[in-house]
Amino acid sequence: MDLQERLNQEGLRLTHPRIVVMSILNEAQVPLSPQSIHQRAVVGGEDIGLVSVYRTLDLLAQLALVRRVHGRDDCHGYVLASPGHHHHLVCRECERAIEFTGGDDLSTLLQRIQRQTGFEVDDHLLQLYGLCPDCQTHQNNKE
Amino acid sequence: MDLQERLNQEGLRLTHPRIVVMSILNEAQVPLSPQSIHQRAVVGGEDIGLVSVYRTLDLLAQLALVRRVHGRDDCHGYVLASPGHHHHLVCRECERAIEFTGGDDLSTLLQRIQRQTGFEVDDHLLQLYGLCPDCQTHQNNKE
DNA sequence: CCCTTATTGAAAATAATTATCAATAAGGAG
DNA sequence: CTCCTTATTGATAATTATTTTCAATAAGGG
Repeated sequence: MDLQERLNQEGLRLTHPRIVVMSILNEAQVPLSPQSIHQRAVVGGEDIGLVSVYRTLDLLAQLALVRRVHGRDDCHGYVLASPGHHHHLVCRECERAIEFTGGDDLSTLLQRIQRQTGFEVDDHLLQLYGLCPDCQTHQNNKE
Repeated sequence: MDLQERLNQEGLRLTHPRIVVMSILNEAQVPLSPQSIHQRAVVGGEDIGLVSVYRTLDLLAQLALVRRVHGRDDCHGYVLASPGHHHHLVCRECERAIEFTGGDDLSTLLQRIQRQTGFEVDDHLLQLYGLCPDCQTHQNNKE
């Protein structure tokens, strides 16, 4: 966890709430809302303020240590982001989110769209939804 | 506009607020929030309730006549959706949103991810951000 | 160990969304 | 065209989410 360095670089401090938020996200397999992060902190005996959770998430998002993930219906949650550009694949049963990289197919697609539309594309958001291997087998058991 | 038929099919009624919301979305080039839709309605002399806007959007989204679009920072707005599966390309200057289709590149990508992760992927969200042709030239003029 | 100042947390202010329910109006039946 | 049924509306209130404010705290360099 290079959080320490990343913060110091910017003249920022490694504070208790920031550590707590990071470690909660680190353990979570699932995108979490500010509220649920706060709740987990409290349950875990870490009495940090909800407001700090909001602030910390904003900060971490700016530092690209954390990323917003959109649900299909409900709105965004936050997950830890490993360095580089990633996308997320979210299980519609257990909510588990895993990262993947776009690869060549996506580059080709982007180039095609740029050519076709004349837009200068500089960012993108790609999220997949489906069933993870575990939930697939559980599903079969039910039937 | 096959709205009439679509509604009747489901035993739903073609009401004033629904017409207003549809026509506002129809004219907009930009994803609109419930609030801004309501505001445009009021400005246009159509005095519909904000609550009905929310309800109408939910309904239209279910009927797939309307789609949620996510901004990079702020959260979602709604745009009219033509039938079929589409994605949106949003200009970061003027907010204009245009549709495009994923095509083969995306299918290839999806298949690769399914193979690599074992997930059964059944839906996806893809949005591109950039500068539309108009805003590119305006940008150049400034410099 | 002290000092500076970034950061916190509590509370209040704002904004966004959802629930409630009597009043209204869509549209089929006659 | 008018009546009747019932889906739908809109005003208000309730709930939930987010942002602002500001005095008190604590990180971390000197």
